[in-house]
Amino acid sequence: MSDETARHNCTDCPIRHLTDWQNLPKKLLKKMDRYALRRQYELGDKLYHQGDKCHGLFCIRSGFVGLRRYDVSGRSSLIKLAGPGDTLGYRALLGHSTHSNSAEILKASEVCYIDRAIISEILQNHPSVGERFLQRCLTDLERMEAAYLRAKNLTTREQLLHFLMILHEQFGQLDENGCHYIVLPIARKDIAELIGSTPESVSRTIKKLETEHLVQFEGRLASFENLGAIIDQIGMIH
Amino acid sequence: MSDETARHNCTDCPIRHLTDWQNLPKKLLKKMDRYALRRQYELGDKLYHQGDKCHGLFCIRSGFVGLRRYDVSGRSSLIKLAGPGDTLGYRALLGHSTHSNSAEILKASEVCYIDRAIISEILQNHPSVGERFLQRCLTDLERMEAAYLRAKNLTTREQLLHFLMILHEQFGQLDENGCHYIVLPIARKDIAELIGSTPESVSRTIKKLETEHLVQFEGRLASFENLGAIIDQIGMIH
DNA sequence: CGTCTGGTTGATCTAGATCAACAGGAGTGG
DNA sequence: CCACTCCTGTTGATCTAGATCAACCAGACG
Repeated sequence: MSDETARHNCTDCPIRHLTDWQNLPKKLLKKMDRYALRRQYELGDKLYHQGDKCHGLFCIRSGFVGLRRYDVSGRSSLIKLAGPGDTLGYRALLGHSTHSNSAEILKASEVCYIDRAIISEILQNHPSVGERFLQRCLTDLERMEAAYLRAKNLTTREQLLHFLMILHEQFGQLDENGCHYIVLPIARKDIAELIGSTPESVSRTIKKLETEHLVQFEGRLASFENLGAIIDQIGMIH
Repeated sequence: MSDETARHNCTDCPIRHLTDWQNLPKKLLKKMDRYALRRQYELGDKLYHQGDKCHGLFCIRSGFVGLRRYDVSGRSSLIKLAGPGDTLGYRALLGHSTHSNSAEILKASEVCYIDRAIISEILQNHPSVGERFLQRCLTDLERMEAAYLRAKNLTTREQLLHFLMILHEQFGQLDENGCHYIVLPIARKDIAELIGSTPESVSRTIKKLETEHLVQFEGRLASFENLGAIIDQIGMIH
């Protein structure tokens, strides 16, 4: 974790439109500006640990963070991948509980920290923010259920393709030849943990996808031209 | 579904202390009394279907209801088992969305229905009820994540034992010989769907547990004396 | 008495976990 | 610049939990 912690100007944040604060009135934004702290994190850093008390919220400006959860026997799973615009820690904050999972940096990231005191104040004076978090919680639950179903019903192959499609929707690019491509933001082993598999199986599945000319991989670059063929293979559920 | 629909008196409901309405002031309870409708449902009945618009909440007075979810290819999974005191449908209601899963009666049940209009009114005048549902949503999310982890990491055997322990905590009884017992509220195939397995595998696993003298089964009666031995086998995570 | 549903058993098959080895960078330090 | 280690990813060989398919049994119910 680098030492440079800087004030962050939320009002002019270029990705504010992606965040939970997009509709916050100017007045409150100004207030946040006085407290938000930005910091650069490197791969492997933790924003917080499972079991920690919650001191505030983290808002991801760039990079990727994984929510990882350990069970009693020490096995861990990536529960969720969070990217630019996502706010982390709201559950422990609103639920007055400790963090139920760890937030680990999967790719160098810029993250802003907002202390719980200021959040509480905002929540009091501006109930629509609370409403917003309620909606967040409802959709997170919805998504979690979907992920649960996928884990139970889909093959590794389908899970991997689904993961690629999710990335594609968010970050898909088109190159000059009309070929879709994605730069995978995380390592193979993290992909494996995310889709509930192992690095070995992911590797093999990737190979198979290549021999079938469905997707090409080159390190962290994944490319494909026939989007439809992929969609066909997975019952595209979100 | 039986035809007799009756008014329900929430104020004097014997299980109100288990519900989300336990702390509701008298005044609001009186109001609910005028609208709550009680009805008897039989095995296989549906309270609502996945995709339905949400017209109100359902409060389970007795019996068991399963939240079942179908994916695009028609496979279904039991997402959650709901029992006396549980309120169903709050997610679609608060999220202004359609029901994301079906509520199916797994065991003859008495269920009360409260129209969304009256709920909305209560939510407006009594923000603590909204807060209560937010907390419900947070714990549901928490539980769902735990279930996701279990689905990925535990064997069928461990899942089954875990399921028994959950039932034990809620409904466990002790007979005259100091033997714990539970009456399984649902059918084998529903257990299978709940723990992400098949009826055949559940059956075999049950058999194995019996030969190891860990748990005895007789139809829907499960009994065991050595609780500790069971706890030992599963890293008891909730 | 047939029919149906829920549960149990048996035989088989396969996806994917596990264990083990190895290859290519990327640093690091002499 | 080479030697060393560390780390990620790939491949190979093996093994097993559990799904699947099929038959069958017992009780319920018309």
